[in-house]
Amino acid sequence: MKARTSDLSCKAMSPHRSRRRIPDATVARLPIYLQLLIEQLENEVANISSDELAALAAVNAAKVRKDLSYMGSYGTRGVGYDVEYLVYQIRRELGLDHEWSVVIVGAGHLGQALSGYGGFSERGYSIEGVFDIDDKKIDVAVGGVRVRHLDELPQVVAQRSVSIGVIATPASAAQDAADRLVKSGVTSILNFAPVVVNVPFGISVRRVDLSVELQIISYHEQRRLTAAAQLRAVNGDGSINATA
Amino acid sequence: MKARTSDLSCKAMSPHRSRRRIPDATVARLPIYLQLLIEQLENEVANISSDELAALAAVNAAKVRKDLSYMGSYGTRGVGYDVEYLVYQIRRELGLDHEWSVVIVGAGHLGQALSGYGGFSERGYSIEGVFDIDDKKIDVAVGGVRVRHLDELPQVVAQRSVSIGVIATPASAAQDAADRLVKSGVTSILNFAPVVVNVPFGISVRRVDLSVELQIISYHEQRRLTAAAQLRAVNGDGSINATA
DNA sequence: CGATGTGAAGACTTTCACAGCA
DNA sequence: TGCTGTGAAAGTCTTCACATCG
Repeated sequence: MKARTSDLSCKAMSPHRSRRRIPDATVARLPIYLQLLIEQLENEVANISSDELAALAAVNAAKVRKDLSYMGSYGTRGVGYDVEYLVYQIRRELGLDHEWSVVIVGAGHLGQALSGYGGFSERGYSIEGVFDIDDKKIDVAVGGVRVRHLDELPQVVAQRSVSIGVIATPASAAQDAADRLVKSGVTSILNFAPVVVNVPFGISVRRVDLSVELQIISYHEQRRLTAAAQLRAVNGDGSINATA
Repeated sequence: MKARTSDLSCKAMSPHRSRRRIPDATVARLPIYLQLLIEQLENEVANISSDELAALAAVNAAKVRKDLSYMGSYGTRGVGYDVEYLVYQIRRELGLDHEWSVVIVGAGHLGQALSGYGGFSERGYSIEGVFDIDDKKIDVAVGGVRVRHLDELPQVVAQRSVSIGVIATPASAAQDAADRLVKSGVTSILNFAPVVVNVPFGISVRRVDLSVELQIISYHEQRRLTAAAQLRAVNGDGSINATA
């Protein structure tokens, strides 16, 4: 926010990535903008305003502009943003301008869903292996990938320079999966198991718990219901405001 | 924050839920505390301090205390929190003290993974149906639930008073799924499809995009790599600090 | 004129630090 | 004494509003 002196020189043709630290909240939105922009490209839309993009993403237009400005972005006043260039910039910022090798631990339903998930390969993630300890699951082809025994993990990680691992095991196996991933050399982990896994300093873990998401929803749903009930109880007037 | 006068009366036996609005950030953490606390109960741990819970959840202890205090919580100074009571309180706050009926639209890999996901039934979510439009998938039993045709959705939603719907379809089918859910009477939607779905005012949607999570990870991974590269380039000293 | 880029204000969240109670 | 509960400070994120520029 203060280091704004050498902007001009950077804009022209910066071979550097990540010129400044982008806020987490923005990083979490960039993939959404990216996806929407790619859809626009497919519809042959060449230019887009912050208002339009904001409407598509269901956010505030000022937020879009600020988010894009963190990348040292390149809109044209009075016109908007060049969709293709924006796509290029966001991809670069997110590191999607080269392929990422990914391994998945756990060949259950979730592991299968993930390995067959189109969104991954589309965005430059290449699934180099699906692993399990259950012999019944080994060698079965899952989403185009043969399931291997977990013992083969280190070998694959080293050979294909995998840096991202996905944990799709039951909770009970997650810590072991994490340990093995770390020992094999993976440095980032996406954890779908409903536990907190411990990793050494320097390894980053992101957790997505499907049931947590449902619980957040039911909290809001419950509030909605009690608000409605209160409205009925109090009486028909507007003294309590039942909004989303 | 100011309405703290009638606390005592409430604490004893409050039949009221949600005495005050809980910040979103806190709501997102309560399910995690809940899960950890349940694990503690299973290990026969009856009491826990904010420090201990914070360590388990990998967050700051003050945050834990503040989060719990929003529920008008009930710790004992010098001692800590009663685990069982905390579990009771969080469940109640999240609306997990009664069962929620849920329907899943989309019987692909993800729909199957979700319908078989143990975490749901454990936490009081009852999956009342899995729906698809693909005739090949209809009538197949998936995670203990028979897959039905999407046309049967309104009937099931009405009959089982379903208020939460999960979209596990491909992107192209998601808007239709959302429309049908809304028309059937569902008021909250958890959307796993990688699109923004439009819904009428008053319906709440929460989106979880698996590939967005990967993209956030690769952003951080990429920063890590370039930071390391810069370190090497500059030279071996500590002028640039490469942390996680 | 119309849309970007951005200071500044405001809202929300986290963290500190300590009073207060068991 | 030890740990909770919480004002207040610090930090982060969102939104406003408008100067600025194509």
